[in-house]
Amino acid sequence: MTETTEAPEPTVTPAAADVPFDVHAMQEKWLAVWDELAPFRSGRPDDDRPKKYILDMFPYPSGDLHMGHAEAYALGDVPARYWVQRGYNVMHPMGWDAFGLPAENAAIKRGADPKAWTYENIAVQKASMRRYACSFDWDRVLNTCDPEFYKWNQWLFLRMFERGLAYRKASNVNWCPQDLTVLANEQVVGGLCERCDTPVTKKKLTQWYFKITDYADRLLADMAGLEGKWPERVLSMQRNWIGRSTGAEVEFVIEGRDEPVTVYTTRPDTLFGATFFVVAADSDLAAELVEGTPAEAEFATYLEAVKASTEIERLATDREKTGVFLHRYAINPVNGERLQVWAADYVLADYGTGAIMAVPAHDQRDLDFARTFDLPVSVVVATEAEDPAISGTATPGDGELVNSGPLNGLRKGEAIAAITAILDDEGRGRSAVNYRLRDWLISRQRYWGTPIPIVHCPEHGEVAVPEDQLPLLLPDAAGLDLKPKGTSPLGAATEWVTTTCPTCGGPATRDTDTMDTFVDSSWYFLRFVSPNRDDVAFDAEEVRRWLPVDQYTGGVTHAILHLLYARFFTKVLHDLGMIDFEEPFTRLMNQGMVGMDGSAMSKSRGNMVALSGELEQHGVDAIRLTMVFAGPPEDDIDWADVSAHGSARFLARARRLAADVRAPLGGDPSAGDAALRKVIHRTVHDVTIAVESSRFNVAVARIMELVNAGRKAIDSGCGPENPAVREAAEAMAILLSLVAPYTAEECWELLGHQPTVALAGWPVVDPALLVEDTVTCVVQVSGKVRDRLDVAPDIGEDDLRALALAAPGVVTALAGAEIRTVIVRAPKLVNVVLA
RNA sequence: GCGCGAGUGGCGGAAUAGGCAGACGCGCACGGUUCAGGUCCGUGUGCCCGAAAGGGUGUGGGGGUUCAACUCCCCCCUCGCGCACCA
Repeated sequence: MTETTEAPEPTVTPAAADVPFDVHAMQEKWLAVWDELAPFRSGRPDDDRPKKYILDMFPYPSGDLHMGHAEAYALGDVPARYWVQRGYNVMHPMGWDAFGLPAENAAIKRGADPKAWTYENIAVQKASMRRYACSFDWDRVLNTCDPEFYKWNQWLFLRMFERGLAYRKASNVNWCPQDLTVLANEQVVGGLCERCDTPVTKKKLTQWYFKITDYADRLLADMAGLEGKWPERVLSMQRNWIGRSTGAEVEFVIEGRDEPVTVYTTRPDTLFGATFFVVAADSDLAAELVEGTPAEAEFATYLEAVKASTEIERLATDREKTGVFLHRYAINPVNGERLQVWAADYVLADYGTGAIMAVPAHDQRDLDFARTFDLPVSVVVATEAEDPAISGTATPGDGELVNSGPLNGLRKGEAIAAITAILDDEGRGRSAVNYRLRDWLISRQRYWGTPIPIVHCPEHGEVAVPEDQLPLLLPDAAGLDLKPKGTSPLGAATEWVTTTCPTCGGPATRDTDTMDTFVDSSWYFLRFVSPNRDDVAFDAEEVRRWLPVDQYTGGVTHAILHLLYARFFTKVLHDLGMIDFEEPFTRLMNQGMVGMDGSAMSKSRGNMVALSGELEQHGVDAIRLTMVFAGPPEDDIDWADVSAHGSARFLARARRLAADVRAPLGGDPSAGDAALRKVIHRTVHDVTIAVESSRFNVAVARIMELVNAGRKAIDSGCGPENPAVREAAEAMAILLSLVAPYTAEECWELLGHQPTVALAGWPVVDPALLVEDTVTCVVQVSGKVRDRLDVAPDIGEDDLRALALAAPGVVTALAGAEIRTVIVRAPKLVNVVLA
């Protein structure tokens, strides 16, 4: 960092305040200075200041920055700049989440090269961020589409492949029949394809997965440590998504089948009430069981219909139950009853074991099914409610077990323990845990992503690409048809696909899928510590220095997927011995969204507010200030409700305050006006607390009060020559630098200082100035304020009681009434309670 | 249906620990200043009664705890978000 050697002239330059103000000229002036000083380069290895890793979620380069970015980066900048002022070694890096669909769509629509399109947008966004005065360390930048980055996606994939954490399997995946492509869960919105609104169906495909389910328990358990540091709703959403449930596995013998079939249930206590048995229609088991039965034809028709049914239809809650009797029977292990085996689509193939015991009396879905197909209902838990067979309402609650052999008389909890023990003894069941979380499907049949570093050999199957051949580069897009056809465009790059087996040297083909872009963002925060290393994914020593991230800021849209995946990767890397922590983000803040006139901004609604226009009209600082002051950072902002003009007006006031100071630079502030000094130190104290507790809007309000106090002091108080006025303006400039860096810098210069105010250092609070000489004591009579007293802060209870009872307002209000008791909370409150 | 979060002036929002509700700002009203620079300054602004003094009332609704509740407890209503046939 450049230390300025030129001695500053200790003169104020009021002349600057006399030329017409041009916000854009001012911005240009300081941009050049900051480029030279590079104030936000994070400390080098020998820097022993305490560290802070402040991270903003990186953007997708789909065009220039918009209002949402402006909010996110204004908010992210506040803690980053604050900790710099506090003397911390702050790392605040930026990069681009640069792989993904929009680049391909641009290519398909306009014939652009995805790579060129992406890098052009990155350049545009980078220039805008610079102008927006983001305090990023421009020496730490990464693009996920750089081979230098995605090489390590491939390397990490291979580590996971070795451990069995990356694997291929065939399963039913979301399929868009219009776009002919697989969709990730997050691309299915309300059962429709996110891009073309076509109803999504299922298709059986062989795809790559990461075994995140192995980490389900740890992902759940470690959330305890995030309590209070992450937003509650994010934790709740993740818990929901992981969806842990406890129960038991029970083995059912199927007549005519050698192996028993295991079911999972959370209610083993109701086992005696099982009256039929259901397998998922689209499961292998259903196909196997129906074979050779009279139901074959009916089942085939049904399965056809199930597969064609859309996600939308499946999601309908009031849907009629459907299914086919398979003409097979299961034996209830506890009472030997023969249960009809049905195939139905209300049982999911990929949850539990894909088969259930149906207890219609105590499960609504089973009851609906039983009533549709006229199957028996047997009550085994006694409740007050009407018989479910008659009422049509199942009774899932607690009660006393009946008709349940050894369980009779027990309550639900006792019965679950008892039956689980019995089954365990007999080897026909055991307690079990299940998760709603599924393994992470990472295959994409897309061009613009990280190629999966696997070779398919007819002899040796899936073979890892040797490490020394990484990165496995994407082939050139030229000549490839990127339009979705259901298979990856890479398949058409014949030369690229054709290769030899690393094991035997025989002819083989490359895997043509690319990775989900969430793989990139699952570990990018580690790459920032050493973005230019080409021999390791990240420098272990540097990771020890910087990680975990102290403050992570981003949209709540990533509450589940990105954050869960990043947590998963962190645990995998921990288990690989590459890092020594298990949670990547110590604190998380979800900023709100910026809308207009009551709804989200969107092109189709025609209510887009162009960031560039706002910046042109009001200047960068006014927009940043508006974003920060609008409300709590987590809340949405309606641009129609806030006033960038008002922000600009405040900034002009702030600047004018600095310009009006007439006390010389370097004077002794302790000689200044005492009342104003108290306001200054109280303000710095309050702003400190507000910033550290992320109440940035309140911090701004306090700064405004300081400006008001300074103004009053100049116009009608101690006057502009008073040293306290200078102290106020200097403190204001530093506090303001977190939110309005240009104006702060301008004020700092007007006050005779050298740039940059960003490194001026946080003002030191004098605790003596926080102590008030007098405190306003509120005197209530029966809870109503009747008078106020100015009292010493250390006044005694008895003295205060006497003063209060003598106060005119109190005497009037009492009017001779009888006093029951007097509550005294010295020095702030007295409450005289009447009888 | 289940889970999470939130309801405060015309508007955005304040209120460390249960102790003056409405900080700060927007808007609005009235008055002033100005060689208009992104004008600036002053006063007022929850609602109702009143010329004023003053009084009443007031943080979604209802109950409770307390000398005292925006704040804590119970019930209800409304809105937002998430999950949703997960056995």
